[in-house]
Amino acid sequence: MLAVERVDAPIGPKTAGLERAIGQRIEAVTRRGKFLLLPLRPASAWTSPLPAGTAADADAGGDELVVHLGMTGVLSPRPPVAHLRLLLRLDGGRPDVLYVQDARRFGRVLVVPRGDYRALPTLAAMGPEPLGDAFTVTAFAAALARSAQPVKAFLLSQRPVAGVGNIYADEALWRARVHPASPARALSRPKVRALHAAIREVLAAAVELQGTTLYDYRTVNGEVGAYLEKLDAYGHDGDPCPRCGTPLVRSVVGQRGTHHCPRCQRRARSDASARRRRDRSMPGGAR
DNA sequence: CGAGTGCCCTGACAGC
DNA sequence: TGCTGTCAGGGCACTC
Repeated sequence: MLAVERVDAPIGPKTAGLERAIGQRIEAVTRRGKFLLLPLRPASAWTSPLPAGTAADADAGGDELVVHLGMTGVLSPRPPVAHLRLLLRLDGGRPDVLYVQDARRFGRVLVVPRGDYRALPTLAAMGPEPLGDAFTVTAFAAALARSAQPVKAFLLSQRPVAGVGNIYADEALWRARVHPASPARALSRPKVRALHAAIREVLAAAVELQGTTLYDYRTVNGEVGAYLEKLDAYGHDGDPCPRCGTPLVRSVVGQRGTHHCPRCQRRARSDASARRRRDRSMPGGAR
């Protein structure tokens, strides 16, 4: 693989520990949710590996370069016209330079001890990968049952499942006919099942089409993501619901712009209000 | 500990 | 024309 020869980066909390990457070899490129994970290995460890059991073996875990591109981050082998934030020189690699461009500076690039995500609480508490085997209906239902938050806010926390952001949350909730502000634990089993399936469908389709470009997002090859044209709900407030024709509504849930169909996506009642309603509708009272 | 709020940062856009 | 204000959003710090 490649070796990080030099890092030119602004100093700040969003680039903590970066200097530790200098001279280390990038062993692999993996991903958890929206975080890119690049395990590193010191040059000495691959030019002259120490025998197991030596003192240096204690930190055999080594370091890990963690990259989150935020909203507007772009990783590219070509120099950006503006907003260059970081340059990774990859000695002997092809390409030999990676540019990190980030107009709004929401991204972060840092080095942590491998697997030690205490500095990244969201990553530390990250739920299962949405397209992986660990993301089962049962596990999803159990996670949702633990939260009284609006289901959309809970999805955005990354705890019930990894990788669902604002756009795909709206899309999956629309597809599953779940109201974004329904308390997570109030969802019926059929709704949980539908939402589980919708998250998988939406993310699989979005990956297939290389994502959604609203503004700056580009693939590593500089192309826009084509999922934009597939959006049913996100950004379509005022437009007719593709299912029933009712105008879609925009609101704010969990501090984020939210789009839903007021007819297809009925709000699930909390346990307490559902109980009240049941009691009220029961002739002669509950007892 | 879970839930809610404010903040970061800058480009795009509306309004005057 | 050019200024000011508002909005967008992923994750984190802080408060209750």
